[in-house]
Amino acid sequence: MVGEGPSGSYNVVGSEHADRGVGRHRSDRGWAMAATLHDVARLAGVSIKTVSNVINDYPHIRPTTKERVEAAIAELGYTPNLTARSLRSGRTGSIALAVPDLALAYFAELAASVIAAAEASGLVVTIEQTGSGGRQRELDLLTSPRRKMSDGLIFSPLEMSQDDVAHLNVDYPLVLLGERIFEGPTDHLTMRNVEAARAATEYLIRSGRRRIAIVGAHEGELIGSAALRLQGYREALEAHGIPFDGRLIGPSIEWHRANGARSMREIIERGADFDAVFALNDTLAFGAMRALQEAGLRVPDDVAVMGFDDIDEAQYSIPSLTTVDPGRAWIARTAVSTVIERIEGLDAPPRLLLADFEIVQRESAPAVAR
Amino acid sequence: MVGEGPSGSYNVVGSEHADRGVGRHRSDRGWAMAATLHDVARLAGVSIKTVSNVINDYPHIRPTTKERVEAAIAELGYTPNLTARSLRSGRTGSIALAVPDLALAYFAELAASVIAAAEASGLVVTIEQTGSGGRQRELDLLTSPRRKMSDGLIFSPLEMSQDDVAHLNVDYPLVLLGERIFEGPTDHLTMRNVEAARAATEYLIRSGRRRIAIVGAHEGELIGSAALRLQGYREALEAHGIPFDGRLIGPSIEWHRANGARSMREIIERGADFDAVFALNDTLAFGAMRALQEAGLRVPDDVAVMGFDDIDEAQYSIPSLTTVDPGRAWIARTAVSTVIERIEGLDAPPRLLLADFEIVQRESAPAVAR
DNA sequence: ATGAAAGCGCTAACAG
DNA sequence: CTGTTAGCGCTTTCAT
Repeated sequence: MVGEGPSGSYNVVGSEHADRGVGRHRSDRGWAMAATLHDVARLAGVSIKTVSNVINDYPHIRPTTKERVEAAIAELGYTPNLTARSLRSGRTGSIALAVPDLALAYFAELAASVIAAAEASGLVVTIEQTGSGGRQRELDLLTSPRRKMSDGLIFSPLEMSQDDVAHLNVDYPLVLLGERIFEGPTDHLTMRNVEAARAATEYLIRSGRRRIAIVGAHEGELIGSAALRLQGYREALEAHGIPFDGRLIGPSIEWHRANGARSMREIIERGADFDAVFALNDTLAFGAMRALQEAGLRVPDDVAVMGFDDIDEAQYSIPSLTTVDPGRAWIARTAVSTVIERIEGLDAPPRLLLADFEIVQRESAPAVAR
Repeated sequence: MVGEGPSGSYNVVGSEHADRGVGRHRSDRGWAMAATLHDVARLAGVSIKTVSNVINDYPHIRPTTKERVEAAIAELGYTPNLTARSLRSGRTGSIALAVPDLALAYFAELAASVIAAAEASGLVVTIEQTGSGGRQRELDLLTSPRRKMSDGLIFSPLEMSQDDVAHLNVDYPLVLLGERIFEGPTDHLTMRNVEAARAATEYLIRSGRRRIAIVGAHEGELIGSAALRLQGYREALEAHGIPFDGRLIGPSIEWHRANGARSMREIIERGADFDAVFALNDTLAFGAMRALQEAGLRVPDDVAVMGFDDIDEAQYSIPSLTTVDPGRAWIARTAVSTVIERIEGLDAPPRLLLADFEIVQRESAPAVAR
């Protein structure tokens, strides 16, 4: 482990490059310390400022000097210390994304898009999962010292409520996603939940279904995706003169596949009569389809199924899933550009930005009546 | 938009808290600058070191002093500047995870587990997607200045090959995942691809299938998951005296659902005779099941289907998917603890760590013969 | 038990 | 065109 290198100096941990003496120094622990601006300047025989100029493409540098510096950089394998640059500049070059759980397809796909969009702007993304930590976990996240390690936060809460609006008064750029809180002090991106759910329900009605079950309802809740989508559902029923029937409502706090299956089974076992299911998200819909199959009900012949989210999987399930595309890709792109605007100092009142939605017609719910 | 809050004060992005004079200073841009150790020290009437001592739970502090400092901290809403701490300590408190694409369920679930494990150790995770950037993109990632922004990297390459082993000689803690490169200079976590694929194939054979198609093969490739799993498949055939038949092999470089469906259709259209499919990952398997259904073939009655990965979805697909659990959860936990060991200076030869696998029996391939 | 001061690597203001 | 220097906010000897 400790041995003689080519030039007689120490070599520790795994094989390392030769230590050129004039070049890099080393730490007391294993890793060779990275070269600094200083090292480069010394090797190139110029001042540290000149090196900095070369690195930052400062225009007026004598070509020969520039070459010498670049040679030194290459020789030492110098890369700038971004931590130091951050401390100096006040920018970290990273943004944080806080979501409930990356194992949920919706958030994984959102994260993938956010990371891609951020990278196009030269930013990296650190991801935090609030998981099952509940409201307190979400509040803590907003004030964690970690916030200082990124320039801004894109936050999709699942537990906070309108009462927590004051907690959004933070001193860093914050973009809020979702439908837990409105009229807050920050930019807010959300989808048209009520309108989209209403359109989805009307789509089912127009295709000839009248007894439409719901999977994934949050009973007694007034805010959040579940409540808003349920409201859209009720509006559609009302507009078409179809009475609301509580026996068709399958509650489920969590929105995993298992919950969709369980919620669907409850409705079936209850003996309710229905010819369609509106699952409040795609994952629930897959679970519901599973339960329908187990009960010997065919999709879409006996029961049409409508989802919400248009996750990747919806096009490949069997049958493929008719669902609502709530504009996730647009939300990801816009969240990044919005938080960047704030990072760059945009001083404007908080904005509410609404994504467009679209019904994506597939096999689980054909547009035409049976 | 800009309006009166409940207490009659403005709610504007960029609005600032009262400036207490003795307290925090402010920047020239909108945001109020955070309080520093210095501010706290001044307000508490102590030195900066004392404040630092309080924050870091240094044992010997007079209780009254401690109280005064804590009061000042609370008053100013002070939180330590982690960037400065990083520069000083050489640790960022974050690790990076590089995967091909978070929208792929396997990597999303891996990332979720890695983030959870890292958090348990007080670390945050920044995620980079190498996407379709190819080999060069992966090489660049290893030397990017961004590496300095995290203490270590967990890297799952998809394009690099054994020839690139020298590129893994980096001067920061690196843990390699996957099966593209072996015998490298870093710790390496991987799954037992050959053994697991062999076991999966034998499972199908024991259940009475003899004509087993493959979906997702990488033709002519010698390394990587595809090649290793195909090798396991061939070993199993050989062990049971079943001849290898190239007409049963469906190639597909990418492993999305669409590729699985396309690859499966090709095998079907080729007129090949088969009674089982071993898809080289679960996502391919779902696509393949879709194509089978379109072709009027029933799973598992006509064709048994075996996947690989045991992603969450495998338990809820219709039919649910018999697959190989390659130990992803263990890999995530172990990757984090391994990179932490290296960050903390562990000086040991590179280790190769192998996860255990398990065949998870579900509906798409029952254990008993028809 | 607390204070003074150096310095992590970088950028930028100011000189020359 | 290039060099000098003062911090960014923190931790950490070394004094006291």
